[in-house]
Parts: sequence; structure tokens; C-alpha cells
Amino acid sequence: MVQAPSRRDRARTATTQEIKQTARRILVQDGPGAVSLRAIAREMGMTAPALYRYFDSHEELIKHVIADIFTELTDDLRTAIESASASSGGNLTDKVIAACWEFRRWSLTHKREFGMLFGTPLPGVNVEQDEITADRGGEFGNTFFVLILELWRKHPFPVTADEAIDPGLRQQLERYRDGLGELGTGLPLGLLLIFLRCWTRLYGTLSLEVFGHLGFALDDAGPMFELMLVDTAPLIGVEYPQQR
Amino acid sequence: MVQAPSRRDRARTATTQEIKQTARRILVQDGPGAVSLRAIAREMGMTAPALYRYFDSHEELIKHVIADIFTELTDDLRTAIESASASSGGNLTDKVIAACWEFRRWSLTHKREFGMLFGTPLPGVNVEQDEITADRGGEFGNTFFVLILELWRKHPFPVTADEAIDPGLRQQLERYRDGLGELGTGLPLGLLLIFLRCWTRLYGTLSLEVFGHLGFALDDAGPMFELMLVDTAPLIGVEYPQQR
DNA sequence: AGTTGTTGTTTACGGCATTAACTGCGGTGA
DNA sequence: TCACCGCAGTTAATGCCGTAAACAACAACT
Repeated sequence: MVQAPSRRDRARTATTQEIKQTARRILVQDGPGAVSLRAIAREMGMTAPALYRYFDSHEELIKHVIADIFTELTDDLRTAIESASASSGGNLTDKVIAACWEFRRWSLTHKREFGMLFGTPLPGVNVEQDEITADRGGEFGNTFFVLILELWRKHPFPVTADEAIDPGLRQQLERYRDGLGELGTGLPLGLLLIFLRCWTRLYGTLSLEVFGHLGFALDDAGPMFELMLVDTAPLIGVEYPQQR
Repeated sequence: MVQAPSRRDRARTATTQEIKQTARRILVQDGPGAVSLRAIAREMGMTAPALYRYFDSHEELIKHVIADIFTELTDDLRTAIESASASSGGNLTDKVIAACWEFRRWSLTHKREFGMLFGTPLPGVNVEQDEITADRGGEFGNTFFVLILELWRKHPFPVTADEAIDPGLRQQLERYRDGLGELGTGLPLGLLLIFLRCWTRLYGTLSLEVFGHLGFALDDAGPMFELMLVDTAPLIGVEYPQQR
């Protein structure tokens, strides 16, 4: 009969931080499917039911991990943006380009995390109507949004006039703008539209690369990413600096 | 003690078709995570190990299901393309637009299947270096590719000259072209590049919508899809017909 | 009629989430 | 000092999962 580790064998009591970090480690090493309560507990030298002291369920834990990854990514992006700003004297174009490339760099070095945030939702994990993940996800989105907003305020690029937008879409955009709070007040809906289009392209290019769905054609999708930026820059009144 | 159904209780012997159909039904009803051997067997009135007579493993079964979905989608697209061709006197623009909209329609009415094909790979299911899924996936891609190819042959739109393409990318595109067989012989690499760019935008727009990742801004992403088509049409020398 | 191959079943192993009941410990108040 | 309470863990159990091995019923062929 093997004796389970007694209270005295564990140096101290567990914390939610430790649990999430362990979950994270397992995610990176063995993929999203391997992040089980048992695996986490095993790694921490305890048993699975103990984790219920800290999280209501497996799903709850996963959501907190996702939220953590979101803030980590957001912080990473903001750092990269600041650094680009510093080394270019606050040039906005450089900032937004740096943000895009840093997003790609992070995604490729954190594929598992990327899948957790942007891939198909795990079975039994409903991120959509969840408080914390929605908040952190919003923060992430805002990071890109404020860049485009700043860009537009300084060098206004043309956006579709509100009246020229399909009424159904217009209504949705108005709701979206209202949800943005003071960040969105007074903004033309066309600007939100531009933002969504940029995000769509960025997301599509990156998720194809990260998930390996471009493998049928390419090994290294880096040049494709750059092409996407070249294509998309004009949408926000920027010319992508070609270095050739 | 409940008696398991004896051979006589089952009308006839199972077929791989039935198994895959059952798996499919479960996929649609309960999501990808619910497609377990036990669930399939239960639904069919048999026991899980029996399925090993027909498939080497759970993974193998899933791969065949994926392959089936690919061919189904491809057939669906080809039918839509033909029908659009018939009702427009063979107009190429109409065909390619019909293909895109049909792809969206199919994806939204088959979200689970879409996730299976284009989402994050299921744990323990390696579609990448698999024979059958790669083939069927290739067929799917070709469906779009031949449209663009036809379009280019009839009304050549400008493509980046081979020499103007980043050498690293060029090399990959050459390999990709070689892999296309006779379909690709003699084609400018820039054409492949256009195709990949179109696919990236289509995929990004659609997967954001299907996976609900646009929920933070929009409920109905239909207008965004159309905007994407409007944006992308010029890449292949087409003007998207605005009906307003 | 006996043999063989096909198509199932039963049983078993280890892993999973989750629940319920229990235990050892620290600290607190009498 | 001692009884008590609550915290942080345990064990045990339920019912899922994929998979493997042994076994049983049946059909067809010799």
C-alpha cells in the first residue's frame, strides 16, 4: 500500500497561482487535451479532488488559465508597442506594424496558448458568455483598436460613411460602439468596420499558420504574413515599408 | 444482469458506412468531443471493441469521418458552382461568388463539421501527414483553385512576377506548384500567391464567424463576409456586383 | 460433421471529472 | 489545557473514455 503524501510532505499549501501555472506547463508540454485535473494534481503532488477547493470545476480552471494567457499576451503586445514607439520616436506606423509582428512571434512561440484563445472551443468550455475571459479578451482587442484609433485621429484615413453602411450591419456596429464605452463615443462606424476587417485578416493569416492548415502549400508562412500586412496597411492609411 | 444484444437481435452486420454515419450524427448532435467509440457503439446497439473490426483506432475512424466530410463539402460546392454556371450562362464571376457564398452557407449549417475540418486538431488526431484526409482536403482546395485558374486563363489579371517574389517564398511556391501535378504546370507563381491570399481571407472571415469569435462585436457576420468578398474580388480581376 | 474465419461479447486496465465521506492539523475560545 | 471548528487535503465510488486479450456464436466451406 503506497502512502499518499501527507500534509507534512508538502512544503506549503497550494495557491490558485501555482495551480494555473502547473496547468499552463502541462498545456505547453502536452497540449490542451492533457490539461486534466488529475494531471495537474499529479504534477503538484496532490490528488485531483483537492483542486475543487480552488476551482468549482475543470471548466472554471481552464477559463482562468485562458484569462491569464490573454493578459500575458496583451502585456507582451503593449511592451512591444512601447518599445517600437521608443525606438522610432513615437511613430504610429511603426507601432502598429510592431504589434502585428509581435503578435505573430508570440503566437508561433505559444501555439498551444494560441489554440486555447483562438481555436475551436474545448469541449465543455464555454468562453463566450463568461465574465473574466470576455473582459481579458476585450483588453486584448483594445490593444489593437487604440492603435488604429490613434492612427485615424492623427492622419484620418477614409472610412465608409455611416449612411453608406448596410443598415443591418450599421445597427450591429452601433451596438458594438456603445459597448466600447467612452473609447468609442463619437467614432464613425466605418472605423469599427476597418478595425474588424484588419482583425479578420490578421486572425485568418495567423491561425492558418499556427494550426498548420497551410501545410499543403507552405512550410514557412512568414512571407505570406508580410504580404497580408502590405495588403492591409492601405486600409488604415499606411504604406508598409518594403525593404528590398 | 442485463443481457447484451445477441447476434440475433441485430438485424444485420455493421458496415463502415453505418459506423461513420453514426459518428457523424453524434458529432452534429453533441459536438466533436462526444464522438467516442463507446457512444457510437451504444447508438448502434453493440459494444465499443467491436468497432475495432472496422477501424484500427478511434483516430482512424475520425480521420475517415473527416475525409467523408471533405468530399461531401466538395461535392456540395461543385453542385453549387455548376448550378450557378447554368443559371448565368457559364459566367465565371458568378461561379466563384456562388462558391464562396455556398461555402459560407455550408459552414454555418455544419458548424461542427467545419470545426472538424478547419479548427484546432482534436487531441490525438494528426490530420497533417495522413493519406486520406490530405487527399480529400486537396480536392476541396482544388475546387476553388480551378475556378481562379479558369478566371485567370480567360481574363488574365495581374500577378506578381516570379522574379519579384521573395526568394524564400518563391522556392516554397515552386514546390507547391510541383505538387499540384499537371494542374500547376506552367503557372506563374504569383497566381498561386493570389490563391493563397484569397483562401486566407475566406478562411479567416468564415472561421471567425463559425467559431463565434466575432461575438464581441457582431451577431450576424453576413455583411462582413460580403465586404470581404468586395475587398478580395479585385485580387482576381473581378468586381463584386453590389446590389443596392 | 468438423474446421476455419468473421463478428461480435466479456472482462480488464488505466485515465478522466466529479461527488461524498472522512482525516489530520492549526487556531480559537472556554 | 482542552474541546471544538474549519481548512486543506485524503480515500472511495460512480460513470465516462480508448484499448487489448480472451472467448463465443454463427456462416461457409471442405
